[in-house]
Order: sequence, then structure tokens, then C-alpha cells
Amino acid sequence: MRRTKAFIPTTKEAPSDATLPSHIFLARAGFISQVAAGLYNYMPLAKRVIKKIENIINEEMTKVGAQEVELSFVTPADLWAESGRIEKFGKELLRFKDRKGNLFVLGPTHEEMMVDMVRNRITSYKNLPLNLYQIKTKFRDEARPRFGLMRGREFIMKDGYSFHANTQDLDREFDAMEAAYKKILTRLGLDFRVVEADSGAIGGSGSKELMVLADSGEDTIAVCSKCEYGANIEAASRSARGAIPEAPEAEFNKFLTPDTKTIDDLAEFFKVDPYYTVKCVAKRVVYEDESEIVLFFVRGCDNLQEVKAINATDALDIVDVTEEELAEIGLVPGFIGPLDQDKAKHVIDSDLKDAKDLICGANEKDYHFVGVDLGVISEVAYFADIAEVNEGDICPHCNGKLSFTKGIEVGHIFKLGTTYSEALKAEFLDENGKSQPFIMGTYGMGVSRLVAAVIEQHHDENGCIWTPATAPYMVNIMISNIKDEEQVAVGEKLYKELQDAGVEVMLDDRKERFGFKMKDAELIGFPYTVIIGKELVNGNVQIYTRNTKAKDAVAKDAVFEKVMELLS
RNA sequence: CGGGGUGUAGCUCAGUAUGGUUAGAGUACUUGGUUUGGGACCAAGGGGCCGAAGGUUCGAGUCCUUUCACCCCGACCA
Repeated sequence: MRRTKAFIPTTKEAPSDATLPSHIFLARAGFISQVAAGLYNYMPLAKRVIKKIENIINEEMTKVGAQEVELSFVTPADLWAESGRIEKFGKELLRFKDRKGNLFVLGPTHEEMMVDMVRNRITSYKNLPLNLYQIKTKFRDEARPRFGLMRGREFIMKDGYSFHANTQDLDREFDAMEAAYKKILTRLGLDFRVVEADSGAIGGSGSKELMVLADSGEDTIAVCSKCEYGANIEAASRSARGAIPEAPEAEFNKFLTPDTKTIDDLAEFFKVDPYYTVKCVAKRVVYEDESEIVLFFVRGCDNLQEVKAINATDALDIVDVTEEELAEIGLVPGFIGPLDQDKAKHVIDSDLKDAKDLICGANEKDYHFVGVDLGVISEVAYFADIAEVNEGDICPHCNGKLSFTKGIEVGHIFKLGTTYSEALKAEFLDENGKSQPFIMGTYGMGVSRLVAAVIEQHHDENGCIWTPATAPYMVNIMISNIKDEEQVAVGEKLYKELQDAGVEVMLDDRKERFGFKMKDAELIGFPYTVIIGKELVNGNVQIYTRNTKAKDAVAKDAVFEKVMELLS
């Protein structure tokens, strides 16, 4: 492509609302343009990158036997009613009526559609397993789209669905898909981590997220320093603490503790480590048609993990409560404890099961209990893992320490089980002629989000640094001075040679100055730029490598071979 | 969905408290010239329903009402 003919509208200034590097540089370098909130046009460079990512996904999916399909973007609302998700998704579903008044939904994901296509067509265990996928635009009317391609309302996703006769086969497929996804991200040149995820609302027996590591990621993940363990903070667990601080010595007793409403006050008052205090987090737990106040107890050194708390209570949601609401049911904020108190339901963190030497609220203003042994209620109380892991906690699989890092969720693989096949009555006959619902897996990968993720992980102050597998063009030939006939001749020759060799090459033949064209090349992020400029009087050109910023002189007659060598 | 902010040239923004000739700058674009190794310089140009609708006024980018859009913080996000 000749730069003089290419539609690549680069700008010096970033859109005023862009904050993330990927958003700023993709906009400035002429990859994307915003249309409305969460809607973007992909201009030629972005389209090329997307195609490259899609090709890699297609190749790896083909290798593991998945078949590509394409389902209608517009989906009948009836299907969503059948699965019950028209309620669950709520306003995220963009609904509209056709001329006949029938209600339709723009597909935000395609479980229903895929199950509908397969049901009554695959009816025997002999035709299982089956893995179908598509790469397609999705639409979710998010309340707050942001961060450019990272979180749009319209986005491109690869979504795959597998159908199995038994759970062992689903497990096998799940592992195969994890391996394939890892291979895709490796080929794309990304630094990533597979982490355990919360399976939450959708149910199912397990899920993993593929996280591209980047500071701007919206998810916090806990990773082990020694082994492969990694988990989303919402699902991360830890093994029992190793170095336990020295226990305070005290007989069970009630103490006057005026104005010690916080854990810090309490630990200071008794001169004990917060580990031995019991923190109460009161929340309103919301169910489908009712709600109640639940008291969550964790150690003073821990914090409540809300997703875990939701799972522990089978709630739809958890919201804050005010001191007034607590006072109404006779609770005294700052002095709430799990003993001798029946005003609200309790959930106690499993780390507190049978714990001794504790200090907790006495459910009476200005009083705490000391020397508490929770063993006395271990039979009657409800214990669950509800504490958020802390940095430095011990890995649940080895003795390594957990540390936190930020990740961009680019993939999520799920063991769905029979949630959708049951709802949609999608069944097959097993070996015994018995009707069974399909056992399903679902595998998503955000294609347009990957474009952003590459840049979040690979950029510098000057712009994009595309990895070899994602670069819209591998080589940029920059003719420094377009009025210099010799430079033009050398550039045109190399351009033709590389094109003939099948290399994706851009020829910057614009009548601009050296600095302008270099800044532009760096902003766009071509892996290599061949500079044909003032070195030519010595018979040399230079190869500029984007990620190292190195400029290496090469004899003009050797440059074609040198470039081919770099690309191989 | 709660709280806050912003809409003026393709882009980034002045101008709005106190209404008053023909609405500005930078950048980008066009033309000519100079320049040619890190987003050059000079000159001349083209480009605006001041988000939309209604109102107040002799007169509205500026004041009032309504509305739409976009952004930020939070909640939400299989």
C-alpha cells in the first residue's frame, strides 16, 4: 500500500475523553473512530489487525475440531423468554420490533440461538461431541461503555459452544479449549495468565478466565509466585495462614471499650494484632422478591469479598445498609459480634471456624468480648469462604506467596452443564435409548478487546508497538526526501520486491519531512521501518525496529534479504 | 441507574459571570514558495444553523425553559 493512497487519518492530538493508551493511540493512529457511546468504526488498519486475529483463532479452532458457523445477529425475543434470560439480561438486551410487530433482540451472546439450531438436529449420542463457534459482532447495551475498544456496546467476539453426552467428555473438551486459547494468545504475542473465575450467576461446574496482564486491566487477579495458580480476586482462595501472630492471653470476659468502633481502635485498645479481632460487615442481601440484613464476620485483618458473599447467600445482589437500618433491628454498629445475638442471619468466614483467643463485639454499646472461642458455635453457625485474599497470603496449591496484578479479561471458558439444554429442551438419546439434555460448554474470546489488549501491553510514549502476529503491516518503507530521485528509486524497488515476496508492506511516499514521517510510523507501530535517507550517499539504508528503537545500517543491496531474514 | 461535567471549524479549545459591528486561536486541509534526519517556515485561501426546540429582548454563542448527545466517578458487566 502506498501511504499517499491509504486511508489512515492520523492526528497529533488525542480525543479529549480518551484515557487509556490503547484508546488514545488507536484513535490517533487512525485505526478507529467513535460513532456514539461504545460504538466504533474500524478503519483500514484496525480491520487488518482484526482479520489477523480472526485468522489465528480460526486456525487454532480448526485444529481442535471446532466448526465455524454464523448465526443471525437479530434474534427472536421468544428464545430469550424460553431460557428466562430476557429478564436476567434486562436493559442490556437491545429490543425492537419488526414491521409485523414481532419482538427481536440484538444478540449479546448466542447460547440460545446455538442450542436452538442444534436441538432436534443432533438427536443421538453417536453424533456427539460437537463444537460450533462463530466470530461475530455482539451488542450489549451497557450502562456505561468506556475505554475505547476495551468495553464497547458493540464488539466482536468469538463465541463457541460444545455439546456432550457426559461430563467427562465436557471436561476433556474444556481442557482442549483452554490449551487452544493459550496457543492463540501465545501466537498473538501476549503475556497472559489463565485464572480461576467466579462461576456465579450462570452456574455450571467451573470456569476460567484468560487475562492479559496490563496495569490498566479492570480485573484484579491473585497469582502465585511459585506455581501456576492464578485466580480472579472474586474467586481466589488461600491456604491456612503460616505465620500466625502471637495470641493474646485472656479469659473469656466482657470489657468496657468506649469509642472503639473500628478494628484499628480495637487492636490499639487491647494491643493485639487485628488477626485476633472479628470484623462485622453488615449488608442487605437481595433475593428475587425479598431482602434481609445479613452479618458477615471476617477476621479484622481481612476484608469481605462481595462476590463470595453473594455466592454464600445465594443472593442476587448485596447492598450497603445504613446505621439507622441496623439500629432499627437493635444492632449497635461497631459492637456487633457473632455471640448471643439472633437479630440477623450470620455468615462467618471459614478461617474463623474453631478460632480461639478472639475479640469481638458484645452486641452492647461500648462493650466487647475478649478470650472468645468460636468453637462453641462451630456446630450451629454457617461458615463459608467469604474473605478476600490479601497480598502475601499463601497459595492454596503450594507454599508460594500470592501477589496481585491487573488483568484484561480477553477470554472466558465455562463448563455450562445442562442449564440451557434443559431450559430449551435440547435432548439426545443415549446408549440406552434414554432422553438426556446436552451437557454443554461455552468458550468466549473478545476479538475487538484483544486489539486493545495488544496495545495496552505493547506501547510506549510514541504510540503502538504491534506484535508480529498482529501488525497491520510488517514493514514500512520510508523515503526520507521524496524529491531525491535516488531515494525514490531505491524505495520503489524494495517496495516491489517485498510485495512480490508476499510481505505486508507500506510505502511512505508522502511529501513530508523526515521527522513527521518517523513520528507517524512510530504512532502506527509498524514492527520495522526501512529508512531510505541521507545514508544512501554511502550506499546504505537503515532498518528501524519499533520495539527496540534500534536503527541499524544495511547496505542498500542487502536490505531485501535482511528484511526477509527479520520476518522469518 | 445515582452523582458530577461538557456540547462553538475535521481535531484540541478560547469567548458565556456583565447580551451589542462581520464568532476567534492552534492544528488539520487547499494553493504558491522556501526547507528536507525527529510532528518545519512564509504568504494567500476554503471551512461554523455556537448540540436541538421553544422563549425573553430592538438585539442571544452569551439569559430562561425543555430536550438530546457525549464524557467522568460509582453501581452494573454470562
